[in-house]
Amino acid sequence: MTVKTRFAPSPTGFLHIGGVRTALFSWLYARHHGGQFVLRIEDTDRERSTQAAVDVILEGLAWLRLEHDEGPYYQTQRFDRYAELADRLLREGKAYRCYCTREELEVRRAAQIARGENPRYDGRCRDRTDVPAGVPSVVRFRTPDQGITVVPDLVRGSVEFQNAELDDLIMVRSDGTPTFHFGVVVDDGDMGITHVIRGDDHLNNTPRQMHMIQALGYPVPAYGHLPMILGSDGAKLSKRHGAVNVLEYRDEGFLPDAVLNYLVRLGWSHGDQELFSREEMIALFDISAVNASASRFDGEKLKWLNQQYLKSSPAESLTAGFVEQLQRAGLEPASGPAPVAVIEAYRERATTLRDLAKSAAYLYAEPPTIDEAAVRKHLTPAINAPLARLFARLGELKTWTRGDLHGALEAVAAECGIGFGKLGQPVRVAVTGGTVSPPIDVTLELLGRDKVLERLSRAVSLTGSGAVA
RNA sequence: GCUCCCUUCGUCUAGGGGUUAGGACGCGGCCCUCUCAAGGCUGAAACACGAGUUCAAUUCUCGUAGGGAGCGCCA
Repeated sequence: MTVKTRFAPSPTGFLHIGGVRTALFSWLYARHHGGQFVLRIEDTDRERSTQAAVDVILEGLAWLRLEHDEGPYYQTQRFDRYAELADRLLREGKAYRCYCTREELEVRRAAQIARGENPRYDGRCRDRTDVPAGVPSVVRFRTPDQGITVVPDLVRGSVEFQNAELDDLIMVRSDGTPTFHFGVVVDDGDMGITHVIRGDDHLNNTPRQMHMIQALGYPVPAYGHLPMILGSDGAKLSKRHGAVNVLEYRDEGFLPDAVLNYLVRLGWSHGDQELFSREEMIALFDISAVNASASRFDGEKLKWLNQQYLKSSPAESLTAGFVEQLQRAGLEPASGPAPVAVIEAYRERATTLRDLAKSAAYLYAEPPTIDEAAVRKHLTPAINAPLARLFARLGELKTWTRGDLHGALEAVAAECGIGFGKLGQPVRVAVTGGTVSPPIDVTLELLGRDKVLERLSRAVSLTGSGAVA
């Protein structure tokens, strides 16, 4: 049997980190077993579903390269099929029409809670034979009310439910549209889904869905309910902590593989291994190794992972994202050194592409942003002479490589009787405007002769304008 | 309230009847060093609680507590 999994988001909001993790595990399971991965848009709630949300979900999955083999299917395009099967269940007596109004249901629910019962539909219309005129009806599924249902779960073993605790789910609303529960089972059956991997918020729905699947005559799929991802404060993921659109991670300069690597380690592990390439994830992923407890989202570890990927990815693969970040920062990529060279110099000093662009801004901006405190501390009259000497020496340089530059700096420091660092830091402030940059020779090489000499001469006049005789 | 699920360092996790309870992020220290990083070494840091089973429980069982989910004509 070929494995077939699916990711079935509802387009009522953006794709957040929890949804991505569900998609990732479904995708990994399919890929690991050489199976198929289906994308299905569950848009039966026409009130809340939007095309914009669909677009954002598609864009997010595409960015992460969680590519599907089938779909996207849209439930709103399958309404005829749901109606057909609902009719069949009605004819077979496996479903029935319910004429209870929302108001009546609400009153009974409140009473049940008051009595300490699990609030659920009381089956009032189960055996009703009359058809009240002019009263709208929904279609309910007749769930067995005796015995127990065992959900065999790939993540947490067998979970038992007393059928008496289960009520009769609405399959078709009074306006004729199918509900999520009905759409899910029909689609999973029609699409031949073999493994349903989803969040454990669906665990309680599973026994009732299993009954419907059996009534419909489909084979029951295997289930794997994944633990939730909580916010960093342990509360449910919300817009306040972590449940942001996954595309925001892209916009902040995170790499898709780093995001995936972070998420795959939430609830799953393979010994002590922390870094997994896509290929390794696929080869090693094993749903029986997924643990059952919820985990918290930790942005610090994501940053660390992103830096690991920044350090190890081919620089060429990072240029597009880096250039985009420069542009977002209002900088002109063509006004500075080649992106690849900047990435090589900065990749181990940045956690995101955004940080990288920010740190390298002085290479593209003219004049660079100046850290006044650094200038006061390092560009003092005492450094005037060494800077002037360096300016002269660099002006004579025939070639402009980090080796040449290092030699020039060492020579000037020696001539002035000061340590390399005593010269390096003022030079750094002079050419970058701040106190932090890659090794000074690399920094000078990157900035280029013209800008270095120009900024150095400015520093020479600045330091010479003071108390120097 | 009812049903279901979960519980190892702050966080992500490994482990599993007898271990100095391992790794990673973060945090502290040292080394390296022209700054910042990166890197190396190193330190602090955990089996929720109570019974039971057992020669022996962090590991198995049951409770308790805490957390989560579900209980919609939402998905």
